[in-house]
Amino acid sequence: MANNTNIKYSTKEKILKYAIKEFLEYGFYGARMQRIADKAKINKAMLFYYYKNKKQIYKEALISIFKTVIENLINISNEDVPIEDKIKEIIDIYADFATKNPDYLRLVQYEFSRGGKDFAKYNILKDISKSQFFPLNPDTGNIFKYFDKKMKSGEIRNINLAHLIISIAGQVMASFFARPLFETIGVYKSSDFDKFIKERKEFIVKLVLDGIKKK
Amino acid sequence: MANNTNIKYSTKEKILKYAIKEFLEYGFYGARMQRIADKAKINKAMLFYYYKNKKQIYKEALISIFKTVIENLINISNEDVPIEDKIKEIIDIYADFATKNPDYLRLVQYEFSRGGKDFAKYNILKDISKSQFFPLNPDTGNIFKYFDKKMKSGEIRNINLAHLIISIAGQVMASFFARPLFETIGVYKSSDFDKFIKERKEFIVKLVLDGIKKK
DNA sequence: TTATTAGTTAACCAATTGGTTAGTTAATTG
DNA sequence: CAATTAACTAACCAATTGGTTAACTAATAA
Repeated sequence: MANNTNIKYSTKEKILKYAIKEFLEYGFYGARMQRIADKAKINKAMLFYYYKNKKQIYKEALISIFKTVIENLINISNEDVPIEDKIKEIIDIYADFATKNPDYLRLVQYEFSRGGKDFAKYNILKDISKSQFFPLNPDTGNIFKYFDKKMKSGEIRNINLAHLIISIAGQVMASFFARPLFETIGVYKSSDFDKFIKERKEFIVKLVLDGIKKK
Repeated sequence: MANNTNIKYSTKEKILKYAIKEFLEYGFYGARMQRIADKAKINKAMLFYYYKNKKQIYKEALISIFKTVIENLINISNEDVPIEDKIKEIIDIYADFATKNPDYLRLVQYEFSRGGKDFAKYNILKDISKSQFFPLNPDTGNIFKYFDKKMKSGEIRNINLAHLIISIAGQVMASFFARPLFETIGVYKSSDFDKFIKERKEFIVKLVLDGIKKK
């Protein structure tokens, strides 16, 4: 039985789902097994029935989240649209994912704030970073190919594409990562975060476009 | 006596110093009072002699760190230098501080990953964000004044300055915040982080300059 | 039907935790 | 000097923690 019936598989899934919420709220050390069980409305012993220990649950949560994040940020199309549209597409994908999955982003941030110890240890990106779609892959990444063409045709000046991608992502993600700061000092009126993000997207598009186009 | 002799004051200072290291390594919940005492080579009971409890030590650590961070990132001069130099100055200040204080940045990142609960609660920026030097202060911030002048003189196009500052800071800080990612996927050759930062600084200067200058 | 296996549970436990206490030593003060 | 206060310590403790165990139930298979 074990792995295939609905009920039983869903218990294992539930554990991961609520464990993620717990790790997010309290971090690895602050997370409590009992609370995960309570949230999932199951007996605590089930955690140890399906997983070896706390560390392993965290590991699987990390892997699951990073895969989701990467898979979502990777979907840059291969279409040969005007640069304006391409830049917009990239920024939209990043901002939309961050908007819809604030929790996932926060766990990434948490893991990075720990120096990414487990992130490195578990070889989470081993396969995916070699994928031909991985945006930072200089040989095959779709973004690389696209901008390479635009540089050769002279539409944009010669730039380091890894830096361009980091710059775009950095500008977008900063809006989410430093949100507590912005709210505290009142960069935008409270509850106007969405409007703030919309403005930011437009600002970044224009800054980057003007920054890379040939004069 | 208490507060004024060297030896005794330095015990209290030692606690904060090593508590910061501990919080950084393990987060709030993972931090152990015994380990802080061991690191500081003092008796554990001294922690409770000088501070009410663990939470208060974290609070004071946070306040101390945020003050240092802000005070360092605030020092943008009032000088009327060419835009090239001004952009460079801002980027240098951010990158240099991040390079020299990786630990501080990581605790900021950690606190933000928790949603900045304590950051908001302790009113850490209450005073400082109203300072006339605070870069995001639109009325008096030095950066605002400088760029405002450049916009009026027509050297740069009309832009939202808060967004500009966030964009610059975001691009610089991304290099440090996402370091575990960059190292895992090999964006730069290992042990070449400094070179990578130097490249990034140059890239950002050029992108931003071309992005805001009038054609 | 019966045996086997998977799923689930309550009760339990050793180890660790943040925090306290009662007392000692060292410094300051009058 | 004696008296007071501050700095410091070892031993302790209640509460909590991650993890185990032995027993129970429900499903599947022969």
